[in-house]
Amino acid sequence: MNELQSAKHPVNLRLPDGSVRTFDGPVTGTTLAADIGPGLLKAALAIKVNGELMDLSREISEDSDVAIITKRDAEGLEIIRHDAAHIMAEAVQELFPGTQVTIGPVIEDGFFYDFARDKPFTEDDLAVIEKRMNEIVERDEEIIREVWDRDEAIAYFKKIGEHYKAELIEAIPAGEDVSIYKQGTWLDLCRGPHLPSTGKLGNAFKLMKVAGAYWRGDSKNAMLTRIYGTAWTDKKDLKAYITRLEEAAKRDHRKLGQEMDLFHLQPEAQGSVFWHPKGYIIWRQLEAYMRRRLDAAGYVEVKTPQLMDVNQWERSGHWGKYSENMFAVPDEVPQGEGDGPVFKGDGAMMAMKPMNCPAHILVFKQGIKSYRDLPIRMAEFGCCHRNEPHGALHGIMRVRQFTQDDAHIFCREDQLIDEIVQFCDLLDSVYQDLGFDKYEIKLALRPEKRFGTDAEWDRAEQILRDAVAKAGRASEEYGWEELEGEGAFYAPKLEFHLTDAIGRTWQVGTIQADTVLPERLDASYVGEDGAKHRPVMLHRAILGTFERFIGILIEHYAGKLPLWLAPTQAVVTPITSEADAYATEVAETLKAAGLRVSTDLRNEKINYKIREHSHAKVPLILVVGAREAESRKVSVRRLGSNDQTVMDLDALVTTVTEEAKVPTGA
RNA sequence: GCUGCUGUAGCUCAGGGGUAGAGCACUCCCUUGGUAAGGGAGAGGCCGGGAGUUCAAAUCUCCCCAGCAGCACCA
Repeated sequence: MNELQSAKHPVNLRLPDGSVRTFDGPVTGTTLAADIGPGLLKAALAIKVNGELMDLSREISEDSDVAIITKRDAEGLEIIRHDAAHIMAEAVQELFPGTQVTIGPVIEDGFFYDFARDKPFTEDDLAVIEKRMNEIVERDEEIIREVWDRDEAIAYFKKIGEHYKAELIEAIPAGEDVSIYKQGTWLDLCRGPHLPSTGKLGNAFKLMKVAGAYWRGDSKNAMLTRIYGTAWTDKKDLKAYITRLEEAAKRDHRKLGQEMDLFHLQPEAQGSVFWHPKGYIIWRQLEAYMRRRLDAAGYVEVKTPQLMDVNQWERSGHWGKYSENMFAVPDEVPQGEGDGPVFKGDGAMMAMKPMNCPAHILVFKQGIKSYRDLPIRMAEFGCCHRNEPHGALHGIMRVRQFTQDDAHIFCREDQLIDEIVQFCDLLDSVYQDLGFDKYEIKLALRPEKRFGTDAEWDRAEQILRDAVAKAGRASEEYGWEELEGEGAFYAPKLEFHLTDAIGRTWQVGTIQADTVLPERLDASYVGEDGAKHRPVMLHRAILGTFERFIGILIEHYAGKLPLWLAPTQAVVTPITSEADAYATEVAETLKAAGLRVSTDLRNEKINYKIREHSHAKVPLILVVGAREAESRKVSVRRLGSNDQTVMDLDALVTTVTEEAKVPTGA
């Protein structure tokens, strides 16, 4: 096939255990695997040569470090998923002629393939495609790699009507060869590597859902039809994955929010939350907690207007860069009976704030600030409105009205690093208090649409880098990484991503170093030299928004909130109505100690009541009967536990009050 | 905003051109029961909204609206 084959010198291959096998000449991975043993030959999926993954059929003609990849290796699983995507594409093209293939990558837990077809696929098609995939696995088609000339490949794919593929190959530099993989009569452009044959895929795969997706991820392009699948090395893993999805669904804040009577949403206020009394207790607890932490960290709190004249937003730059996401109303007074409300007029326009920053600068600008006043850490639990695309709305996690734990730190440039480090420490401590012990930090760099000069961005980005390093968090442990083009239009930002109880990540906290807005809105302070200087402004949030953060808390704890956040901390319920009076007394005693307690005196069996309050995720169920009433004790049953302990009422008050204490970051 | 799916009782869902169904929840009655569903009776619906086809529409068609899953968006 090529000159490698004719090379006739011995080839030494070193295996991961350090042993070396010598061959007379070039050798394929298959031969090597067979040489080691028939078991490995059967299990072999691919080979790693000097760190590079290759097909088993590729010849190795030089001395190399090699490792046979099986399904036990992470790379093996990736190859399996990649082949699952190819086999799905083959099945689709057999079943639905005229469908064009585009791209089909491996993703977390599975794969997808995007197809171009006049009529999008529906969920009903999945079973049929899956069946055909199984047949292709049965056929055990050999997967063969070929190297084609780029231009020939383009011509070929154009000829068979695969215009998207042709476009993909056109992106490959002229003169380069491309690799093509054939299985049966089907073929695809692909970098590889792939399994030796389709039979190696096994049957631990499942097609999950169909969805639309834009060609090349751009909403200006055609919408393709995407099929998502999952694939594993064996049925057991597949089942575990399905179980994991089911467990995640059980934590869904929308479901728990309804079951626990925390909030609701309805079309008349699309994207805005109706907080019910129980849900709002969580909010109030969280807000009170944050307020204490901010007070202790030297912040001052303000409250600024919901509506401001559009000209103010023009000055800040929001109107130019962000107006499509802003709600605006004409500032016009109705002229007489039946004339209001006015929707259209030539008068001034007012806009709902989508952010708090401009108003905070206006507060800062009142009076003359001295360098001695800095830093000023100005906090607001600011309620903002953003007109989000309808398709983006999601429960209480992505809404159109939300309240941020927002603050802006006005400081001198020489104070920046210290302020950022202090912020990192505060944020770390808040996350700990709220039950999250792992989070990642990313640096979002300048976006295309932005204000300010490159020099300003260089400086701002470097300050964030330096600060995170100084805070000791620019490490792998914190998933440190820099993201191109992800920054805000006025500043680069550090993003803090929480990891929840089941390993999902949520971007919540942020801090942004901004020199642009103070400039645009002309904020200044008097320096030591008596001259005017620009302050730098740090935009920062720890929770992000209350709506989203409470959603995350619900999912993280699966509704079983820690005692200090739980809407109802305890329910007291008697075994029979004989103990009603004592149950009421217990409840009153706990309430007097500052706890959120209710009684359940209904004429129901104790089993029934336990079940109901367990479902409602009440942390403590306090059962009292004649025995407890007699001895002034309480039978305590904790959520999630099947047994109970009997305690003296006095001891219970002490224990529970202690346990319900709001954390202080200590 | 785009693609697909869904919308029936407070909740979870069945039904499918000819008088609207179940379980749970709710109300009342019986039951006083020691740690995750005791029994009975009752009440509850413009079948998301609008238009069309039809003797007849919850059911078929079209248009809206909302929800869900992705995509795009998340300054």
